[in-house]
Amino acid sequence: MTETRTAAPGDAADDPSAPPATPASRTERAAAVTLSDVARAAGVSLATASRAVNGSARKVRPDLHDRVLAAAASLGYSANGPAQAMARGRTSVVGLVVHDIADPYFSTMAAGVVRAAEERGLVVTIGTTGRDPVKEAQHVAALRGQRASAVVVVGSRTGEAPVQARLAEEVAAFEAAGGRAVLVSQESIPVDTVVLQNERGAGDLARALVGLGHRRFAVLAGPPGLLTARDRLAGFRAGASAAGAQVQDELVVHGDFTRDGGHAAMLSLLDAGFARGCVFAVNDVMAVGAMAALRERGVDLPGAVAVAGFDDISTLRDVTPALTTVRLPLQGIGEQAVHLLLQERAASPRTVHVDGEVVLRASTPDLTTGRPSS
Amino acid sequence: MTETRTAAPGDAADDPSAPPATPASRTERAAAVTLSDVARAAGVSLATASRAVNGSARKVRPDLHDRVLAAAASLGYSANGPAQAMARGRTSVVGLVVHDIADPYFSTMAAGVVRAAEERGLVVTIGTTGRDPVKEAQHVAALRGQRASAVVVVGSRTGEAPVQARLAEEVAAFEAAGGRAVLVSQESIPVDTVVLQNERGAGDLARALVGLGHRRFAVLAGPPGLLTARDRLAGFRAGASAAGAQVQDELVVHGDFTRDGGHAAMLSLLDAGFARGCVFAVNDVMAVGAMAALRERGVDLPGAVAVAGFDDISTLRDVTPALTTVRLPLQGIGEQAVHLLLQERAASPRTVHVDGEVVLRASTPDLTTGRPSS
DNA sequence: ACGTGCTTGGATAGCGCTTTCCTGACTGTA
DNA sequence: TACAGTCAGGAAAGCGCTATCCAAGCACGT
Repeated sequence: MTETRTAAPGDAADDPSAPPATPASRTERAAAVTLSDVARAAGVSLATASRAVNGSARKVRPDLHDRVLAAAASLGYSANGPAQAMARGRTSVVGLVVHDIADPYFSTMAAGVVRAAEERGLVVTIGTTGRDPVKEAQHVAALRGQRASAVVVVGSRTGEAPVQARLAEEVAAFEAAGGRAVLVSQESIPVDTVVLQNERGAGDLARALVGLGHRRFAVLAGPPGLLTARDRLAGFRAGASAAGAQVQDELVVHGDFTRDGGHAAMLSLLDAGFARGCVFAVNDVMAVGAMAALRERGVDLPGAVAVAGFDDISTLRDVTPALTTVRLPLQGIGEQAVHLLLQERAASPRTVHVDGEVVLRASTPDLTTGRPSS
Repeated sequence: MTETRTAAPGDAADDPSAPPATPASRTERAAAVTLSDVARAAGVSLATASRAVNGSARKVRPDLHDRVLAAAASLGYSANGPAQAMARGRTSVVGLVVHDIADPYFSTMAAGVVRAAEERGLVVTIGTTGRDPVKEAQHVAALRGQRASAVVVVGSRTGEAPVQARLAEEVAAFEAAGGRAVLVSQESIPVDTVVLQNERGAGDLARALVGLGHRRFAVLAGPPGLLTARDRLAGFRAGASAAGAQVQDELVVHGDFTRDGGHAAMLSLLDAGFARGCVFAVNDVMAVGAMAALRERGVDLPGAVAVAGFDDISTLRDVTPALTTVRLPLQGIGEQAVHLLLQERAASPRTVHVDGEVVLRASTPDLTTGRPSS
């Protein structure tokens, strides 16, 4: 990256009819227009101006109402958010806490949250944990300080009791302060939750794969501590054995929940002598990493080794062979979370269950017919 | 999605007459502890408490300092953000405005912004426009109301003058109110900017492709209004002709800046009789859509038709054949934007130029040797 | 003619914090 | 001992807004 300065073009993109907020020069700071200014200009009291500019239960006579709005417009008034928040005792901020916003799993959910929130005039802030579960609690605490009206935590579910307890505490404090909290995929804390049916989805997938004639399964299982990964592994195991197949322990290898994690895990599986069968990676990005590893090693894909993932990340739908996976309505999950947020808190925590849907594609051929599935 | 309620122990959820029978915990709102509470508990004045809890130029005697901190901790004090913002006249919020947070181009940049911001204790809010350039200005206006300390707009660059002017106005108003603004890829507004060298990158790509022996080029050019797309097209054209090749007008087809847009554009190109040559899609997601279309039509890829993209989206690095593209350091761009934000406003706007780097992969074979490149 | 209700504008008390400004206690020096 | 010169704590003035309370105006009904 090279740094340069461009001279400010004598650019006067000014529209005289628009808010005359243009400053005298680049260095001066304009004193912001306050509601008092508007009230004075409109010749009404501060109270009336407030009632006119922002809604209120109280009515304002139409002519005054118009006068205030006109004054506000001509002065370029824009309400001071923090002041309103303070007077009202709450903001219109919803905090979103995720591991990594660059990860499509989270960014797709975030898109759902943002969409639903913007529709309702809410602002969403985003906090990332970099997969450090301790930071989740910290973010919730910070959001409490910000007097956010709501928070959605897309969960780590580490299973580490103290960490979990800390989060539970912060969430409780957040709600005690009058905020609403929703967790995604985090069943162990008594608060409104969107539960992803990871176990069931993985089970369905296993059964479907057995149905296609696959019998020998390996699993790229993600980090041992991550409950999401654990559930998917457990579900897959259960589904497989219910259908009469088994997942041998030595064919379960752990690795990061990332593309590179899947790549490395697949490599170690190959090094251990795995050469034929079906590999279930507990999420799509790992599956893609695994496919890359297979390709590098010249393994026939999907002939010798079939691959399946989980999530159905949309940017990954065009890999070849097309990836069999379990579709999760990620954007819808984000929207669901906001809907939950919007509802009054119930006496006991609500839970919304979200099912995954098995999508069979070419990466897992139908061995009963010999042709690729779907 | 199925909605269910988890039964609370001794559930009375469906008894309409039941008063809020839940014990203290879930229904009551705890009065937040304020700094006054802390001051009283520590036996100091409000002023001293403030100075101790949050930094200040003024010093506080060590023993008092500790006493205040201890009191704050034991009461579970957490500063009221809006109140601080109001007293200080400024929040620590940086607003990020993008088209679509689910798009990896934007989410990767967002990750950079968030990372850099969190490092410095800043909160980032995200606003999306859904590719409607008018909403950019609206978001900036809203952020001014929120008294955000900074805003970064990852630009549409529609080239529509009135829309542009409106954004310029809002940005000026934002800065006049004391905020800092940075635009990404938006050269026409006099404000600090991170400029992506789209034209140059596309030119370099074209030259490299000609170097590989490609001569017949088609371009999937994105929406006609989008300057980013236009620049890439123009750069590619210029680069090609500088290297002695041409891009014929009838082989330039426009389409959405998305996977499906690329897919549709490629299809129409094929329908128009294009069957051999090299296709440049102005971004990676379009390129992937194009590859899907080629595959569907049974075109030999990359034998008959080679494909190149732009951006080097990381989740797309594992498509087959591997996609030739121009790498943009997206996360770094986000970080750059924050660095720019952190600096004092200069007398004239700063510009940081970011270069793309051509990455040749298997989707554009080396025709001079017959082997795939890279 | 006189309440009685209703409506609607205005004055004003905070919301929780930062930040002057003031004051008393201390230092060091003559 | 006296006196400027520091230093740190405390009182209090807002920051811009909302919301509560009051009062004035009006339309009725008796």
